[in-house]
Amino acid sequence: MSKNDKISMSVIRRLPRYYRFLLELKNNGAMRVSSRELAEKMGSSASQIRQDLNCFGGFGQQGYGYDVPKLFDEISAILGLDHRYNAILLGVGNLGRAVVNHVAFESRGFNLVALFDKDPSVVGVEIKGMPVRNVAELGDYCRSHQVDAAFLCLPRESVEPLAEVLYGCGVRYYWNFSHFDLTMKFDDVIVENVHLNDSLMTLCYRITEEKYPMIEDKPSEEADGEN
Amino acid sequence: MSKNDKISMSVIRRLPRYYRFLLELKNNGAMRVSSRELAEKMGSSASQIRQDLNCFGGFGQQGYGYDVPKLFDEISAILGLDHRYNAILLGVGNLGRAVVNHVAFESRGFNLVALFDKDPSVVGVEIKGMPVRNVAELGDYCRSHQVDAAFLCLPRESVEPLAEVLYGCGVRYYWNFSHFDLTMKFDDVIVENVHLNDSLMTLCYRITEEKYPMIEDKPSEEADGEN
DNA sequence: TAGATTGTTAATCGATTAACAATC
DNA sequence: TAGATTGTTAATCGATTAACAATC
Repeated sequence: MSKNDKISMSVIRRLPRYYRFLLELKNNGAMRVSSRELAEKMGSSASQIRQDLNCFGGFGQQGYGYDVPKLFDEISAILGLDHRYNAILLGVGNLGRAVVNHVAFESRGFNLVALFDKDPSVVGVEIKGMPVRNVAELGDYCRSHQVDAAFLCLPRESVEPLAEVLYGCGVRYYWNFSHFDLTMKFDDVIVENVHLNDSLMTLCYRITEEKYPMIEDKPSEEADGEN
Repeated sequence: MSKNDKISMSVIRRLPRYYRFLLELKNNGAMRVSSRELAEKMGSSASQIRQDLNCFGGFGQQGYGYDVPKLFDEISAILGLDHRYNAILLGVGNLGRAVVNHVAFESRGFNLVALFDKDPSVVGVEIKGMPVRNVAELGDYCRSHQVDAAFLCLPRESVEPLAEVLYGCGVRYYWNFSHFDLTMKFDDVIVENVHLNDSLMTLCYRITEEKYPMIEDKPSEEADGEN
């Protein structure tokens, strides 16, 4: 793969994992790592690691491997974690609060600059030093501040009208926890979805598949093998 | 693909999406849908939908398409949503609370039967009608109740010792929100991971890639002086 | 230097798309 | 019946793995 080709989603989704394992190695004081060692740790293959990294550049050294702190910095830069995109969060219910308190925005490229909710009983409350604003002020806020991204922690039915406001104000990047499909409605947005229910259903499928396998036991064909 | 082959993860991860769109169609009173129509709605391809469904059986009818309520029921059955696997949740911090309150377990194949935390100030508190139990009782609880799955809403460093207790009690299915890699430690478990930080980093990468593209504009092949 | 390990090309494997005969 | 749409096979596309020359 040439360095100019578009990076595939498969590779992109592996980058945060490289980031995590390299951070751990770095914190443990490791100075070098080979693709073989890293693959072993991560449960992937050396070949894949070298292919992935070489999408972005030749970060290693023949006969030596990769310099851990250097590679960590490279991955951080590739991910763009040195940026501080301004983000607002909509919906400070249980999920929104968990996101505010649980996610490490600052080290993941984002500044969380404002919170919004429609529930009057929560408007004005401070969370992590930020007042919850009335969602009625959303448009005003976005027009008077630089807002790059929106984190949507809303019930599905609330998303569409608010997304229209956001889109109208030029917000193009979304972290979406609802099942409303923003890409179907707006064709020039970047949306990262987190679908907890889908994830849980996948677990249910995999459990069921293991506990109650649907083998239709095709008995022939198999018998005439040898060893 | 024969009905006996192992279903690929790509297909499995699309099943919850089929479930959602079919539920919506059903709720809107639609009786039939063709693969072409469904593909349009979902932003996928008719061919893929037919391929996916035919991993599990021939649910359609030539010249007609698919019966919506019937196909919905089939997908539900394939996902195993009619099961009621007993699940316990560990860690009722912000994230744990969000999961308890936000996720529709009952319609996704699970019964949430107990909550655990180590923080004495939260032990005893009721959440959704369930008392938070002391994590010290975890082993006792698991040995005296049928526990199929554990939802791990814990900080990374708390996972390993508790996972050992759970595994020792025969718990093999995990919904894991931490970055501790359970599959590296236990080789016969089924783990579904939700990595919020990874998801956010992926968004950061995609924003950065769009705003600051790294086109190296290779103007002439090897006009390259060495360095 | 000799051994190690990368960067990169080639081979394989798997997933998606296209095509079309079967059939409702 | 004729038109529509599936189920399924074949063709294409993309991703992973293997191999090895380059080189530290």
